Amino acid sequence: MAEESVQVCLCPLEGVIDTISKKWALLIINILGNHGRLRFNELMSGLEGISPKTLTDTLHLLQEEGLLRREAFAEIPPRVEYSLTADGGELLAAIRPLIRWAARREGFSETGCSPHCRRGPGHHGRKGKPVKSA
Amino acid sequence: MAEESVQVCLCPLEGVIDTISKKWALLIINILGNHGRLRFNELMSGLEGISPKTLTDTLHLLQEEGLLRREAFAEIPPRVEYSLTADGGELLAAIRPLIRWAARREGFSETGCSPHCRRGPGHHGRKGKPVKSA
DNA sequence: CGGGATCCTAGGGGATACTG
DNA sequence: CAGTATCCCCTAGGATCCCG
Repeated sequence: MAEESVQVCLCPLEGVIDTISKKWALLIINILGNHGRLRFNELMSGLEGISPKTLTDTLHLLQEEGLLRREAFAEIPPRVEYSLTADGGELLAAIRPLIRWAARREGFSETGCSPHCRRGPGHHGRKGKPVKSA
Repeated sequence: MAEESVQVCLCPLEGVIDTISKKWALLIINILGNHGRLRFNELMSGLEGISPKTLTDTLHLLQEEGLLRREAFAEIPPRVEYSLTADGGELLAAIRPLIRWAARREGFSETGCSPHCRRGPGHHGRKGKPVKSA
């Protein structure tokens, strides 16, 4: 097999796996890619279901990875904006094929649910992890 | 923002995230894609570091997802071979951009380490999670 | 050889309360 | 507003043993 291309080793993936494995990471990358710059609470509502701790945590991680940029303004009230770096944008582009593949598999129209479905109440609860409202 | 393409929602990703999040899933998909068909212990050595339970577990998951096929031969000694399904192959193709992106980021040559580096001693231990041999 | 059953652990992630 | 700190729970995943 593998006649369709060279054999690709997963070594490079090692570094990415723990990033994309971070349940919310891709969500953040994506929402940020779609909206440009967002503030903490905008992300909170956009992701709806994430806890502040987890958001902060993931945000820090992505920041360290150089995927997103954090800009704080010393104002009252405080304002902090997050946006993708070039790297983050490339990551977003890189996972698009994956999204399309997933979309085809699950019968999503993919472009038809942009505005409303970025919030996922039962996000990861598909297997047997009720969100709480269940 | 998002001028390069339509806004992509992550709904479809919900289903994929828990697959790609499975630390070893992509490794298995890839190794299987490169080697065609592999037996349990071949996977064990190829992944080197995975526990039989986890391998079995992940194998089952991927099987249920229809990404790989399991063929058991009633012989002595028993032989079981795993190979990608068409879907699995598509997934592999879908994550290639991701791999290339990761490879570029980390300075891998990506095609230069195929034969030897599919085993990762310190696979996920990059951040501070020594494998045990450390 | 393949892999199921069991046990155990680290830590990811949610909730809540509190602070700068 | 934008976090941080704390607590707790739960699941993924490693180790081990054993069976077909």
